[in-house]
This record gives sequence, C-alpha cells and structure tokens, in this order.
Amino acid sequence: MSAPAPDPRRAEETAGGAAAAAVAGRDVSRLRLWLRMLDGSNLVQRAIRQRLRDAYNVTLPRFDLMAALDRAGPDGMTMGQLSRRLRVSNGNVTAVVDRLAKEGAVVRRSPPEDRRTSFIALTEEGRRQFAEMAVAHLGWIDDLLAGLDDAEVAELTRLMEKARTTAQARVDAAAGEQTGEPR
Amino acid sequence: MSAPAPDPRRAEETAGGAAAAAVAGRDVSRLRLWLRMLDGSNLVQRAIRQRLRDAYNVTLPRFDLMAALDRAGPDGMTMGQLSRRLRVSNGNVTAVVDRLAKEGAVVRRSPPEDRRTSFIALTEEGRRQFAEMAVAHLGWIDDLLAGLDDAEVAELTRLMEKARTTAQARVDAAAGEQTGEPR
DNA sequence: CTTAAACATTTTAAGCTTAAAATATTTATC
DNA sequence: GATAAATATTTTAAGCTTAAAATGTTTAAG
Repeated sequence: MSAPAPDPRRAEETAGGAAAAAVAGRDVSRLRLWLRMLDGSNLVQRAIRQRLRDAYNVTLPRFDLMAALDRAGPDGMTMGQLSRRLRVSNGNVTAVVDRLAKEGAVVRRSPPEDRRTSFIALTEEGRRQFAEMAVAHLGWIDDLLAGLDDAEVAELTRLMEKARTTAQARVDAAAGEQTGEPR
Repeated sequence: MSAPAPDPRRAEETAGGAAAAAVAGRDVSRLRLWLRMLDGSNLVQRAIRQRLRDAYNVTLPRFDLMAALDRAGPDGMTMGQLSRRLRVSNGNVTAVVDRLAKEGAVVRRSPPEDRRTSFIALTEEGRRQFAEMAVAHLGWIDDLLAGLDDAEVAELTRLMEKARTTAQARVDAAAGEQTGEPR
C-alpha cells in the first residue's frame, strides 16, 4: 500500500516558520511561478548590468534613457515624456539626465514659447555611443537566452505577454477601487 | 502579386535612430522576449511593493529578508548566509538588518566562540508580522496572475526555469573566461 | 609565540529610486 | 489685469544597492 501522492501545487507543512504554517495547504503554483520569473529576470538583469559596466562604464538606467532618446525624433523628448516612457519618477529623470549631460551624452533645450518644459536629446557622440552599446546588448541577450529554441522563445513571449496583460488589468482594477470609479 | 511578407523576428529599418540602423535585419526575437520578461516582472514587482507599503508600511527588501529568516531555524542566519541567499552585497545586508533591528523585527546575536560572526533571527513580533504579510502576499500574487489558467502557469513556470538555467550557464561560462578556468 | 593569511562584517562613496514639497511658468476665470 | 488652477520640473529626505576599503577576529605556518 502506498501513501497518497501529495499534490505538488499545495504547500507542505514539513519545514519553515510561522508563514509556512499559515500558508499550509494552499495552492502555491502561482507564487512559485512568480519566484521563477523574478529569479530569471534578476539573473539576466545582473549579467547585463555587469557587462554594460565592464564594457562601456555605463549603468542600465542611463542605457535605458539613451535608448528612449535614440528612438525619439531629432528634437528628443521632454522630461515628462521620459518619466512616463521609462516608468520612473520625475525626480529620477532629473538625476539621470544630469549625469548624462555632464558626460556630454545628452543636451537640454528649453523652447522659448514654454519655459517650463525642456527637451532632452542625444548629442552626436551620445548617439554614436548608444549605437555601439545597442549592438553589444543585442548580442548579450542572444547569448544569455541561446538555450531556448525558436519555438520556446515564441511560446514564452506569448505567455509573458499574457501574464503582463492580466496583471495590468488587476492593477488597474485596484487603482479604480481607490478612487471612486464610475460604475 | 503580393510583396513577400516580412519576417516578424527581424528588426525593421523604418523607424528609430542610429541603433535601429545598426541592428537592422538581425533576429530580435530573444531581445523582444527579454523586454517582455522585464516588463512583466517589473509590473508585478511594482504592484507588490505598493501593496506591502500601503498595507504594512514595509519594503520589499525587508520582506525578503524576513522571509529568509522565517524559513531558517530558531538560531536564524549569519550576515554572510543572508547575503548569499538574497544575492545582495554584504553592506546591503548590514543596512537592511540595521533598520529591521531598530523596528524590533529581528535581533543580532554573536556567539562567544567566534566574535567575527553574528546570527540574525526574527523576534516573536517579527515572526508574527511576517506570517500575516506572507498570507497577504500569496493572495496578491494569486490575484495578479489569476488570468493564467493552471496549464499556462505550469508551462510558463517550466519555460522560465529553463531560461534561468540556460542564462546561469552562460553567466558561469563568462565568469570562467575571466579567471583562468581549469581546462 | 609571532606573523601572515583567511574570514566576517561594517563603513564609505557613489549612484538609483521614490514620494512629497517647492519652484517656476502658463492657462483659465472673473 | 489679477488671481486661481493647472502644468513641468527640480529639490529634498529617506531608503536601496554596489564595489572597494577598512576593521576586527580567527586560523595556519613557522
């Protein structure tokens, strides 16, 4: 006679402290998925940060900001546009742009018709630097994810997109409950 | 006669700056996957940070550290064990433990036989707090990922695990090239 | 025993990040 | 035209994070 096989989706009671006890018996499959997602993306992110630093002495936030500007037109983008695009606070953009400007990678320009705003654009040198880094970056990602074949890449992309969409819907719903959302 | 359909895996030349030109024609499917992974995990992470803050006035690094301690035995863990487990620097653990200790959630103890080291453990109150937060945390993750059915959760977990493993192998290989790895 | 090496942690300097307050400018209202 | 509201950005205070240097302790070699 064999004991009944435990359901691998359920939390076990064998080890851990108070939290393990409180969560015992619940379905932890989505929690496990989240921990894998976090682990995987943190691993790749650490590797990319390290390589950007070693090869170009640049940080990921600066790389991301330059990437946004490289896609923008010749006028560049305003601080507010950068903040929304990169999903970081206004103050953060101010700080990162300050450093990039000091290095000569970007310039600030304020239009005379609205002196509140300022347009940030890559300099010639900044654009040249970014083009070089972008090619290396693409190569690093291909290297790090080379163990997935094309079908797996396509399936994983599809599922991550679905996960993102569903999570975004829940976040939006929670934000609606805060303010008085129109019924 | 119709024009040949463009391969969706290839980068197009239509828009963007110098980087878009430099990367034109290359397979960007893994890059696209990486951007989806980053987007998805950042979205969930932001939501969790927000909810931890609103509900318990706690940050994600403190929650993660308490989670590690909750799993550990009654003696807790040393600073070095925490640093390796959480994959953060020694100095970082010092800073986060300092704050948790000031709040009364953890205690430091140095064994008399080795005064270099120190064991960090949850206090009664810290353990109680964490148990409560862990239950809420599990609920939030289930909520945010509720749009994926059980089969999708299983498949996504499997693929993320594979992505992590392959990326780890590449990171290890790169580290080996740095030092003189034994042939 | 003395000294060097190894080990565990803390400190420091620099940078990233946010929320909230402050500043400056423009637009709308009376 | 004065005033209020809206808009765009910067500043500030607090916390997270790292790499590298510094500190204190233990172990190993002689």
